[in-house]
Amino acid sequence: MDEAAFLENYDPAAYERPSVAVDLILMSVVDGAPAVLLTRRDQHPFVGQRALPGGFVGIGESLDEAAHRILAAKARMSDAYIEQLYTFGAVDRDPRTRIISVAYFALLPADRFAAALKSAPELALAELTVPWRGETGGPIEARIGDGDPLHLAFDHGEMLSLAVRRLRGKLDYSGIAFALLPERFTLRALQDIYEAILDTKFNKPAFRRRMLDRGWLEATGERETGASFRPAELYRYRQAEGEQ
Amino acid sequence: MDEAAFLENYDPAAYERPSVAVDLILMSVVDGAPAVLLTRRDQHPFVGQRALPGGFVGIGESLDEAAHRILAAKARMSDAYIEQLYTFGAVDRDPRTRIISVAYFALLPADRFAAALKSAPELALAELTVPWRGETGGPIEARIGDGDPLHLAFDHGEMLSLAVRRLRGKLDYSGIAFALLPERFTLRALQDIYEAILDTKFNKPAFRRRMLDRGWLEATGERETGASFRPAELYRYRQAEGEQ
DNA sequence: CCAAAAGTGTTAGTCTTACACCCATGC
DNA sequence: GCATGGGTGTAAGACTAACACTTTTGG
Repeated sequence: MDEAAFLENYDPAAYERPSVAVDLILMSVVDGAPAVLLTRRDQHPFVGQRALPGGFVGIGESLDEAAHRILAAKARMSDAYIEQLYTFGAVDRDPRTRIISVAYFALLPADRFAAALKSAPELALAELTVPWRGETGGPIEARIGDGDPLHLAFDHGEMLSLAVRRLRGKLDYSGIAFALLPERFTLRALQDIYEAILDTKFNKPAFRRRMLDRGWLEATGERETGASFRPAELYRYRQAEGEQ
Repeated sequence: MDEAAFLENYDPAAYERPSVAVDLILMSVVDGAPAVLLTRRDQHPFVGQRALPGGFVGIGESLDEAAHRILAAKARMSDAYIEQLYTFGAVDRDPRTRIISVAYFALLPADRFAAALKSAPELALAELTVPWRGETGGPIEARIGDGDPLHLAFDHGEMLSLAVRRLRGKLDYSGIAFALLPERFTLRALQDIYEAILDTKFNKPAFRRRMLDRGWLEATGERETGASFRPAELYRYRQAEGEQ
């Protein structure tokens, strides 16, 4: 019996089906370091361990809709930059039953990150450190405050590592960095984002020119306030048309 | 009721679950053009239209295992470079029932592509053309022989476009191109792959040097045979350690 | 010896980086 | 006016591309 025929004659009720979930990697850059929001598990399995917020996909909603719903429910926020990351489908990734999980990552500016943390007390902020410099680094470490590196529930550590890798990879050619900044920002703030995520230092004039030459930035004419030195110009991200 | 509690108390049997499928984009470069293998649908919906080979994910197999099983069943081959692409989860993407599909792409050298085509007569080879040059191009066109552009079943056209974009994006920084070549190959063959996929021409000496400077290539000492001119050196891909 | 494609050396151009300096603001 | 970080000009360096040329094979 060939596969096409099999597919056609497939009776959905006749076979056991996996559950499908969505897990969110809520990321930001806080105080010069990449950070992620985690929940704590209060049930078996993995009781007490930290985990990514997540939930099941309803039969009547798309994956993207599920991700947005969970974002609203968990972090009390609508509209964030959100992007599908990868689908994790190992048979034993959840000890209870077969659950396939589609990981999404969401990027937030630090102020909205802080607001989410306030309105959702079950969430905790973990700082990320990337031990091995260079693109192809191994697993990253997440810690809350000055604590030890966390061991996340399920395969969530893997999800987190992949999210950081993807963020690093896309940072320089996509407009992804601007999702981590407020609507108006200084070039120094943009550079801080780059330096925090890639864990390198950039030359200021070179960075400045590289960014301006891309044509993605629009000067607002406004200036930063409250500094005891020369106030920096505020820029706005002008969405490039061919943005993926 | 909060989401964590919801997740814990979730009874898998209590809710309707979607089916999960895997679809394969089997790609190669044939006669200087990117190509893909397609099946023809012989049942509703989309009868007679071309579609990507695919199948359902069994309850006891991982997504990757399902992809390899389908690869073996459809294209009669084991071991190919295979990589998860994206998961498509629109509610109405399949008119019959809710099916979430995880798209994988597999890359094959032209000779094994031809072999698959012979041993699996239900497959057809479609050449791909990318109308809009430049990374962020729109939908790509697939055609069989000299025919009109095909309209693929379901959202398979979208999958195909995404696969081509990913292939283009990863070509130059990952070892992905070598999956499209036999184990030993000439630098000219490698350049042909690049030119076919990116739809550009490269300067021969510059390309040559750029590739050799990466350290991914290992000269075998052997030479091409059968040419009526100076035979080219055969190289082998030396897997970089930090390859993702 | 000729045609054809492999392979190499050198030069020119472009893009990125580094450094030095000037500018504007609060105290 | 001084400290501090924003912003600009110029020179040096690295990387990439283009061209001309040499080499090696079969006929």
